[in-house]
Amino acid sequence: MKTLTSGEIASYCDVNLRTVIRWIENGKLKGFKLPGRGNNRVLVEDFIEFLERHDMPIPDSLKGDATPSILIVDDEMPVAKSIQRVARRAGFDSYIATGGFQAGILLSQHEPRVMTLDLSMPGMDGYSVIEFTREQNKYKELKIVVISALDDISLERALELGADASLQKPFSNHDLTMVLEQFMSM
Amino acid sequence: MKTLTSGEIASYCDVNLRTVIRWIENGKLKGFKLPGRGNNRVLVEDFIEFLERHDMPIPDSLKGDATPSILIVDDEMPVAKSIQRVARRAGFDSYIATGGFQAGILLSQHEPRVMTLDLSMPGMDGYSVIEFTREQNKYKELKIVVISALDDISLERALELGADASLQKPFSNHDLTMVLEQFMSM
DNA sequence: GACCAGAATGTCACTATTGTCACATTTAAA
DNA sequence: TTTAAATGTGACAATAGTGACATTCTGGTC
Repeated sequence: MKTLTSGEIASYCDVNLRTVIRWIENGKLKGFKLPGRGNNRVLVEDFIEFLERHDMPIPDSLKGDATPSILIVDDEMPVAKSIQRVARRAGFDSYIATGGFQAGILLSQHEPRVMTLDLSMPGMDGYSVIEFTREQNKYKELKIVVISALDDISLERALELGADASLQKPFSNHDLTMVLEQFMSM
Repeated sequence: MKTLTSGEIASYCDVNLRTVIRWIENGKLKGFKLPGRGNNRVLVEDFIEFLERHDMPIPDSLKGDATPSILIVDDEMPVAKSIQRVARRAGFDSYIATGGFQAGILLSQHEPRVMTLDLSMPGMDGYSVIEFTREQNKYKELKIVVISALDDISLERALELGADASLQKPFSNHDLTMVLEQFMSM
């Protein structure tokens, strides 16, 4: 639960501290006071909502996680590692899940910006993962990149269910890098 | 009777540890000192009362404790529903996951106190779920109740891996209720 | 364009609160 | 038991809140 002080907001908005305090007092900006003398604190999410409401620019440092990450879902560790290498070379943090349960936990914990998903994992239906994820409002921003050795028709179906991109195995590092960079910069 | 350390409160309020100690010393926040050197402890309920008194936001993780829940992992919906009925009759909230991915997400989102886990789910290795969960510090408080039609040896193995109780199918509602009540009251 | 009222924002000095740092000590984990 | 992580403390630095008042902005009018 990250919060900002009135001073931090003042410098973000390039405005006087006095003014920020007035915004909070007027109810224009939602905040709360510490018990001491009533120093103000504002939840980051409330501040972002405030910025959006007034069409003010949102500083990069506030946008989502400081370091958007990638979740790699693949039961074959060597493959996963190779994807991770490509991701790292492109400058992105990543996590590996070798099973559905792990994937769910890591997704929920890290809220990555992109998830690469192997469709043909034994004992795990990639399609239902896509479906379930797409049903959840919380992950509507998540980009799903399907990776599979299956035929075009299977990949098509994945896209229909809500995947954002597909790569057929074997894929070139270049293609993967392109896709990751595209989604990670959105 | 759950308590919080000054450090935990500091991070909840996004405030310096020093400040929290001052609040306690000033009597603004009710707390007590351990015999050692006087490390501070605050009852969760006192902390919540403090937050409310100052119109400060209450972290989700504290609200959660108010209504501990149960996560039911079973691919057969009828079975899951029947477990849910037993849970509800005992007065507990519960969530159902019919796959590993779903289970991971629900576990992470709701942080239930108890998870019932069907060992013999097609395409999902219950053992690895237990192992993975036990490796994570975050879920060390989670009680895992293994439910399975498998033989005693399999259940034994689950217990060795870190499950807290096991029930052999078919189980009696009474036994399940006993187990749930025991763990939910801890 | 000049003028004006009213509102919003900035400035300043002063005080209270909060943060920082180094170090001793306790707790919790391995 | 040994080790690493948290916590408490005191002194001091940095930051935030307040009130009164100056300054700038805004929109409307002539």
